[in-house]
Amino acid sequence: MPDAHTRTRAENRRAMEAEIRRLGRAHLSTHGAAALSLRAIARDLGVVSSAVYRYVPSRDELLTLLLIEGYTDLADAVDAAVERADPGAPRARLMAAAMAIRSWAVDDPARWALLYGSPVPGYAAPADRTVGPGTRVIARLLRELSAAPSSGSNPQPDKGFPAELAHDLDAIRTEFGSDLPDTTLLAATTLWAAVIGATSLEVFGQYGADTFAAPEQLFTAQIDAVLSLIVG
Amino acid sequence: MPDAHTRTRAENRRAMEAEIRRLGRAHLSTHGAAALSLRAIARDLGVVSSAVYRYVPSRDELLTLLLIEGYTDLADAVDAAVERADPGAPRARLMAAAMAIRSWAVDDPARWALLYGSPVPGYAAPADRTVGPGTRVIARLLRELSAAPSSGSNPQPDKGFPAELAHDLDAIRTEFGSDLPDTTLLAATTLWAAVIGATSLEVFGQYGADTFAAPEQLFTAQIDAVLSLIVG
DNA sequence: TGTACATCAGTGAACGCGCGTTCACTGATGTAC
DNA sequence: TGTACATCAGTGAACGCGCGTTCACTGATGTAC
Repeated sequence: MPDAHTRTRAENRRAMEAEIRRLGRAHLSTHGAAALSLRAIARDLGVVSSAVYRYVPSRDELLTLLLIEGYTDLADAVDAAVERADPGAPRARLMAAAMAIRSWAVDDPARWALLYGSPVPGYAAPADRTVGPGTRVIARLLRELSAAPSSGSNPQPDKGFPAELAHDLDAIRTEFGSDLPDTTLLAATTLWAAVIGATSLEVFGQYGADTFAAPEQLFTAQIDAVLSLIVG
Repeated sequence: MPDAHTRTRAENRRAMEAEIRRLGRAHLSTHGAAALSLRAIARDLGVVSSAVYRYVPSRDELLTLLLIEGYTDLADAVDAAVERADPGAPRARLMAAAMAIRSWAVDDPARWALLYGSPVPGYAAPADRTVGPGTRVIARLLRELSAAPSSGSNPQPDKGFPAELAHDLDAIRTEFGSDLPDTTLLAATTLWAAVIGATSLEVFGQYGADTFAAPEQLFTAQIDAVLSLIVG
């Protein structure tokens, strides 16, 4: 990396912005989102606190940047994992997606907390910029499910969901351009809930220090059980 | 409530301790755990900040108190709901437990966040005092499952879990004094993950403002799907 | 290629705010005789 | 029933720390002619 004297202004700006994001991620890990502080980042940057405002308009804006970056990185990881899996094996593809989610979270618990943990008090994510990146993973799951030829080797009898729920499921089909039947769509949201729950329980330390020696095996077995509801 | 002049010292102390906890819960709701502040509580109490130290030794200790109280309240709510359900209908009892968890979380999102959300940065719960209350709910689920005569109308073929996972499941059986077979025990942890995940997704606002008009119906249908893995 | 001007990065001081915790203290409540 | 002493609740000041954000400023980098 050339030092400041040999870099052009534009290069320097890009480098600074990247460094601020990197430090932001690091502070997330060590102190949590609520304690993310522009002053601390300035300190690590070796720069006076007001200088950071040349690059980032406010603390909340930095949080938004990190949030979007997190959703994007996670979705990229999931996409890559799914694309490595056998195109003809929908169940394996879904499992690959679930495992990619867990791995990403285990590798960076603080960012997982930012995405799927408790909301940051006093901060509201701007929906117009976060919803897109934030729904990429679930959209991918739904697409993989649509590609699955048979919907469930253990097909539930269609229970006739209550009207409001059926209506909500319609709304989802519209939002994601999906045509999955109610039962499968419901099972997809169940898979989603199980993945989020299993991951958060592990990553947020709810499994006591040494309850599970093999959390990845536990996760895989759990998701496998849920998948048996959906896909052959 | 008699005012300070007619209360004895012991009565006053009990009233103050209760009020501090009540205000602590209120601050959790409005500002989140990371921002829980003894000074703010003192202000609401109408008392100088140092006075709070007559009742609570430190901020972290108050957090611990609230954590234990939260686990206890949640477990009490679950116990009450289960006991209202038909003793002969294990599936209905498990569903009652799940719905009690969700209701409790929806009624008090901040306490749910304290229990099952992102860890509070810089705070580590003292295991010796929190593990007991913190495992009451899952212990209850396991007991209800043990009472179930049949283990699964959709019994999974016993997959022969990998050795480490089987070992972990053994450890759980020991910890909770349970004798459920591997497959059922695994399904119980899956149920647990799904309940935590579905509840957190709803309570932490991951379902966009108006994605689901009937979140309770969604939850019920999801849990019902998972229960079909376990109990007839 | 050189000069004049505009843009930009970073400084340092300041505003006003919040926090946890300690300490010596006053005055009221409770207890032992 | 009354007095002497111990306990306790609450005060107010202080220590040392952190934060976000604004502002006028200097000096270096880039651009137009």
